[in-house]
Amino acid sequence: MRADRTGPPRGRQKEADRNDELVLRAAREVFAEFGWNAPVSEIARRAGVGVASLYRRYPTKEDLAQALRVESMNALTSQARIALIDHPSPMAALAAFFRGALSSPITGSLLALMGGRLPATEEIDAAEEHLRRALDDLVDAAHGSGALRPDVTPADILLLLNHLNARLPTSNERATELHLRYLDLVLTGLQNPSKPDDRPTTPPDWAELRALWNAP
Amino acid sequence: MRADRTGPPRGRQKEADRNDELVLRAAREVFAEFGWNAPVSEIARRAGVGVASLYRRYPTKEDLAQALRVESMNALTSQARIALIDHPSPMAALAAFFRGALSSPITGSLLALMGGRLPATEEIDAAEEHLRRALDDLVDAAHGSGALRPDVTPADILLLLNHLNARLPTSNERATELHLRYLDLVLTGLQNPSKPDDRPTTPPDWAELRALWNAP
Amino acid sequence: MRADRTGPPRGRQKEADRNDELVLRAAREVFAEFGWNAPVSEIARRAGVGVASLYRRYPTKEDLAQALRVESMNALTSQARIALIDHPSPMAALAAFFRGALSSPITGSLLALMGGRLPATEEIDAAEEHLRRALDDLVDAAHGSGALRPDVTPADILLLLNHLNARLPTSNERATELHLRYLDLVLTGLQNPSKPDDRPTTPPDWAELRALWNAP
Amino acid sequence: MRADRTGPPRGRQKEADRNDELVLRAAREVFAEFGWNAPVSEIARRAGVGVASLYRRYPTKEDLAQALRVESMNALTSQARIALIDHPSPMAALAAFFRGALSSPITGSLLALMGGRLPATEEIDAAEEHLRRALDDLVDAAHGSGALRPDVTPADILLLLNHLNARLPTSNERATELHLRYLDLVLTGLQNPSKPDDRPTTPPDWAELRALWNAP
DNA sequence: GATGAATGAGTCTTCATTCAT
DNA sequence: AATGAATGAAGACTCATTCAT
Repeated sequence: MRADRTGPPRGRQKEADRNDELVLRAAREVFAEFGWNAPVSEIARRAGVGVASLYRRYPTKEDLAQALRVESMNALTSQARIALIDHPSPMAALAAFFRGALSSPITGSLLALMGGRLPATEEIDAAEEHLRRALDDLVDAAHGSGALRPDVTPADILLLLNHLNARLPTSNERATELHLRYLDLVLTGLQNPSKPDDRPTTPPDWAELRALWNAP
Repeated sequence: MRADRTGPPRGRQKEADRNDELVLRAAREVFAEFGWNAPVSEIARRAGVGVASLYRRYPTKEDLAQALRVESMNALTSQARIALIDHPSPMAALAAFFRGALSSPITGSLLALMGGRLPATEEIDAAEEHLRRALDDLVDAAHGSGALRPDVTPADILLLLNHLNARLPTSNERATELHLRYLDLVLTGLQNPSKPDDRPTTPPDWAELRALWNAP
Repeated sequence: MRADRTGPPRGRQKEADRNDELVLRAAREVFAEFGWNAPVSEIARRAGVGVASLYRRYPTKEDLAQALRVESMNALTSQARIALIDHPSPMAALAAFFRGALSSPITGSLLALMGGRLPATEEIDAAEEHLRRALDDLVDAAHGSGALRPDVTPADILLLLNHLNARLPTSNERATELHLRYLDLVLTGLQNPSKPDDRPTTPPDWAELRALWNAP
Repeated sequence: MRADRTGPPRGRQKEADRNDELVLRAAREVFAEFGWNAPVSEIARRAGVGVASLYRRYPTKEDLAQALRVESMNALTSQARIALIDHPSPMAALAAFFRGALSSPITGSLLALMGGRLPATEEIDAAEEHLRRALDDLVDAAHGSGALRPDVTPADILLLLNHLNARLPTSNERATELHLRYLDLVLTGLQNPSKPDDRPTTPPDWAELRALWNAP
């Protein structure tokens, strides 16, 4: 039974926190490289811990991946909120949100984990709810300003992010640069003059997105 | 020792071709479902042949994957050539090329195989050379018509295709619809009015693309 | 597609059958030594096959154990039937059944597998049904002859067999001798003069036995 | 350096004794459930202590198991002595000894530990010596009274106990009831009329029993 | 003296590849 | 030429034991 503490964790606890940090960072790296088939032993190796330490914290490989997913979703939520606050123009906020998401190693690895078809846990559901609200606000504001195409939905934003963030075989600075290059193409449009036309299909809504990303 | 033939394949040869066809189709399916870790035995099962027959034709799993890659690249090449012939406007040809590539199951699975980081073989090099030329022609024509942003390179086209084609957790008709939706977004531009600005990074060239997609 | 054959299996098939035999024998040995924690690799080693060959035939360790269980139960069934046929006196048949069961390496290992608490499969259910009927017949006959204590049930027979067969740390010829020694004690009675008295508890029936030996 | 004490343990020492008690009880439970593969961490958890505390007291898992063995043997010894004192008839004493041994959770778990094939330590040897003498006395008395079959040895008693105590997949009150049921069958004899006949094998002696239960 | 996080060896299972028929 | 059984290497996960606090 540990006495409550008011100060920051110290000693053993501090080391455990540090290790957790290292494990998550390593997991991101290795999942980014190997996809879902990332060997757990490799993650442990890069984190500088034994496999068993990793398994004590995350009882299964899936638990580890879900933790990354939650962390990514929470980071996206924060970035969406911050972008809306920092930028007077909602469209600029949207652009900043994309740029931030593609540049951050935390949010950037979201895609790799989708491939695993992990089931939605309670924690995931909660994180998703928050993310959903933040993107709703962001997109609503952009629509309100009249700068965003009327048919774009908040779910579009996540799928576009997914696509822009498509895993390149290598993930280094150049990969991020390229991601940003295509973000720019998307934002600006490939053609010089653009005119709105019929969308080829109905936009996805949150329900479809959930069904798409979560195993039954 | 097989005698040269002038007519179409018949009898055993015809059956062998048919089997090869089945194997490639099955391989595409299974790679799409399982990614690089697709079990070879599952491919053989779906093709309705024994594993050993598959291994006779493709000595390693990598050889099989490379065959798919070559097939995909050749299909892309054809589609680029045909698009250029079919459409008077080069920009329309480019759009048609994208649409075709995203809609075809053969070219659509190109991405999944990139994750394996396969080395460039001679056959790959040859196929790539042809694809490169076709895309050069396509992009040159588009530039010539003044409809394409001046800084877009042929390599951009492939990378954009890669991104647009990013694997969604499920691959069904709806996935293709979504892919086309974002193609449209890319082609039209997310914002209504667009003005050219500085690109955030220099465009990739063929050499970089090769280095990116091929293992050393 | 293999053509139907009327003769005995030959060649590859014969070898596969032989291997299956070897695997089951080895599994019996190793389960007897290590209990449920018998390493699968050790079973494969003793059978002289690779682990994967074993796993091809029995997809999980549990499947292998269940196969042993079924084999044991079927052997017991045969032994009960044969004993009843071979011996004019039902009580002699019962004694012969016990002796045979304790002496045979196949039926002798039934106990070790119970410790694993394996679930009842359809195959197990069927085998159990047959065994149950055979023991019902055996015990009914013994009761009919008046030689068996009236309160003894067929389920008692299996539980007594279980106890008589209790795993000794070593399993060799001497172990079997000892098992038979205590069988004799059980059959004859520990005391010279015996008089029936109240049973300390109600006898088990088949339902209880099933609940006892099968996981829910 | 602990000072000698004459009074009962108090304070810290009392608490340590209490913890030791809890650990042994938990160990019994967990060994009964999991057999030799009982996780040490689970034992510690049920005892409400940290693993390291357990390891301070018992340096290896084997040491812990041996402690249980010694405790069981000592309990058996006491029960044999007490039975002989409490019952005027030696045969009644023997029956009472069996009943007590099968009913007590301490002696009842002896068997589970045999499966581990633990080596004989000095402590084990000493405990065994005492147990042996007690059983010799018990059996000698029974033989003296003429009520026990002449060929029954003290080693038989332990082996019979082992068999009667064979682990059923579940260990609850009903399991004990069944154990006692078969004890009764053994004591009374399965057949109504009994006549002595030739034993099928020579009886075991202490040396054989030791060789059987102890690893080399 | 007590705690629980950390570790590496060991176990079950899968899969690319080979070989005898 | 085609088949499918056999194999060993590799990956997820567990657990006895140690160590720093």
